[in-house]
Amino acid sequence: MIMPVETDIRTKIIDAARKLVARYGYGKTTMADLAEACGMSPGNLYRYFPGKLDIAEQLAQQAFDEELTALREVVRKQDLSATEKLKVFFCTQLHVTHDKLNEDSKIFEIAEIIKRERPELSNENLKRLRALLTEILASGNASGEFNIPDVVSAAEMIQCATMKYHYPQLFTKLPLNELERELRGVIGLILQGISAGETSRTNAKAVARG
Amino acid sequence: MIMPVETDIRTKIIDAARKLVARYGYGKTTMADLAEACGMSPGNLYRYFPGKLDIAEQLAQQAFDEELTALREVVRKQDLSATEKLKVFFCTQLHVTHDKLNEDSKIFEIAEIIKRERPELSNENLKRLRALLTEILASGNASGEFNIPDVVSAAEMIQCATMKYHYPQLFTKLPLNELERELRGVIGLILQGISAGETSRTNAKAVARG
DNA sequence: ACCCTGAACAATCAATAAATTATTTATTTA
DNA sequence: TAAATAAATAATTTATTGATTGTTCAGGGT
Repeated sequence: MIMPVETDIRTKIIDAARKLVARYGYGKTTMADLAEACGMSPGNLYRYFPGKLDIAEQLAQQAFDEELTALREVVRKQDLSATEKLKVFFCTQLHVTHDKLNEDSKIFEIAEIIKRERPELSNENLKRLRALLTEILASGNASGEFNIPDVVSAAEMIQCATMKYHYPQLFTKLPLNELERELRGVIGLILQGISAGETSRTNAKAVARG
Repeated sequence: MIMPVETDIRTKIIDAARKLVARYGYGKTTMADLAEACGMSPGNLYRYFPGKLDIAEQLAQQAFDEELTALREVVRKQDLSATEKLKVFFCTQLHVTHDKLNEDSKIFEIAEIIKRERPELSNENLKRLRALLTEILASGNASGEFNIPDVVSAAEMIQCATMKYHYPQLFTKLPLNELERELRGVIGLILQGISAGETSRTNAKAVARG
């Protein structure tokens, strides 16, 4: 079977799929619908993608890439301290996710399916986010803001601690501002620690003020 | 309608329900089954409970009370520092939950239903756990281990950060030891903070060692 | 009066049949 | 021969039906 890695027909299919999915949802868009939108027969789609799930995977990956790009911008910002970067990083993530949930909630149907059917991909993406997080931590070490012996492990733990704000299924009930309040609190907690001492006392006061 | 708050018939029903649910699951035990096990007619159950869901609620509450008792013991332990209490508190919680998941996974069917149908109860129980957590933090403040301006808000945030280890649906895929590794890391992170400074640097090293 | 039963009702669930849809293959077209 | 189609197949989904179950209630026994 011939399966070109990248071709304008493939992107045409993906673009059509995005529109259809946005309107009707993944479950309701059939391969026949998609083929018709592309001006071809259903069977011909299989010359460009192994199956429907692989089309969904492309859509999910593109959506995630957008998120990743937004977060990379935060990490690269020159005029932010590492502390500020960390806050902005997670708040951006929350907002991007939340916006996508409202604007086209259909993409989450896909996200859930991919998380279930292609878990490796989700884990891969989590790893990429963690890499950005690690960058922030390392830059904080370099600037003297942080003193983290193992930034890789620290990044993993921060990701665990903020997992609640990364999976929409977990927070659908709470309003965005409440979520953000919690998230800021958690980040604050991480930034300050709770152990007694000169530095953490200072940060603790800052967090207590809001 | 007569509805005695507490009577041995009620407890007899609950006990029978626990056995039936443990064996067949909540969905598969019918009110008829339960009535037969109690030597009465199905209709008569409604003299003691408003409905099936209220029986489930009792079972859930009893299971939760057991967890709460175990955790209260941790909090009351005299020979533990607040730092140690905090670690033991969450590890105990994880283990109790995980054990219950293996030993009679049927109780989680009930937990999920109650979380969906009676969310107030779940929130009430979260609040009770948080109260214990607040006790630990306050005792740490008193002993000089911690320096937390607002223990109530800190407890809320710690609860948020460890939410991943409280909902079995989220961690069913990971093995217990991996979960515990993550949880210990998160607690360590919270205990140390990542900001530079004398105290947090010390704790950071401790965490890095394991 | 109180406690309970058993039949009746309405809602829910499970099984099955029907229809739809993803995928494959044989065939056609250019 | 490359590229597409259209028909065939296999898998999934959706509707429909029948059975089960939660709940109520009019009465019967104590």
